[in-house]
Amino acid sequence: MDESQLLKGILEGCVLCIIAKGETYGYEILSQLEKEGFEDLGEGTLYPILTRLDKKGFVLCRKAKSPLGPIRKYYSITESGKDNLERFKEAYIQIMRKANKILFTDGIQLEAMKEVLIEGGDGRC
Amino acid sequence: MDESQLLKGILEGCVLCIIAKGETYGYEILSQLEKEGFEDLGEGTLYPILTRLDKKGFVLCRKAKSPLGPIRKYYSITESGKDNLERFKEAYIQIMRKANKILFTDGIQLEAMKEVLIEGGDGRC
DNA sequence: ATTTTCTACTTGGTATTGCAAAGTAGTATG
DNA sequence: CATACTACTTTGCAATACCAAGTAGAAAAT
Repeated sequence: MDESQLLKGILEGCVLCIIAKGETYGYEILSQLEKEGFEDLGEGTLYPILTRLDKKGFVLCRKAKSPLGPIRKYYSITESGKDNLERFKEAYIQIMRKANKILFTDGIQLEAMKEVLIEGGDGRC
Repeated sequence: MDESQLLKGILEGCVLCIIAKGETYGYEILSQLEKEGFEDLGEGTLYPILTRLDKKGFVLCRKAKSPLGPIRKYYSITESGKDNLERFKEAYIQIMRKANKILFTDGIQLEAMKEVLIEGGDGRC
């Protein structure tokens, strides 16, 4: 029932995926996640994820001064991180496949699901 | 990284959805989940979910003797449970939409994702 | 000059939930 | 009587999202 539970694990994969697209830092990741629809995301949710990714060796972290504000920590993905991202995506697809089989049995619901993917990159029709 | 995290919340929705299809009991739900691909699911995972669904008023529970083995607890969905199931499905779709936007940006990956849904009910092509 | 505002990261505590492990019990089969 | 299968319970643990509060630098406003 708690929607936040549905995010478990997904968020970490999304953050890793964003870092995979190019070196970036926490605050920028946060604003990007918000732009993509994860609007109620707090800093206390994101920063622990970055720490975890670093501890696991999936990202590299370097500190650099910001043109405005305090020091930034820039993150970039490692080879290990790339491997893990692929494995995450596969696990994500597998679980979705199983869940969809149970949740969306009739054609109408399946159509709605397909739209979710076909819209893809942007929200327009 | 932990795959089990991806299950969080999804499982409860799936269990509620199975009960929505007709009155059933724990052990049968478990075997059905296993048949659908959730193979490593233990009893210690399922039964607490059933207790939670009952506490929240999403299911009704009645005890009845089994033709073989000890007493069964049969579960059926309530109106409140049906409402919640719909809300769950919507939340699930919304989160998937957001995550897919970030994870599957290129066309090849999107194609792979679509197959997951188009296969739908069974695994054959 | 002081306050406010925006950027940027940290820390501590809580609740939810999946999961492993062990236990309790009833019935049937050998 | 022992074993196996069915069926539910309980306890404890680990991972993680999230809230709240704190630390800090730099620029803009008063």
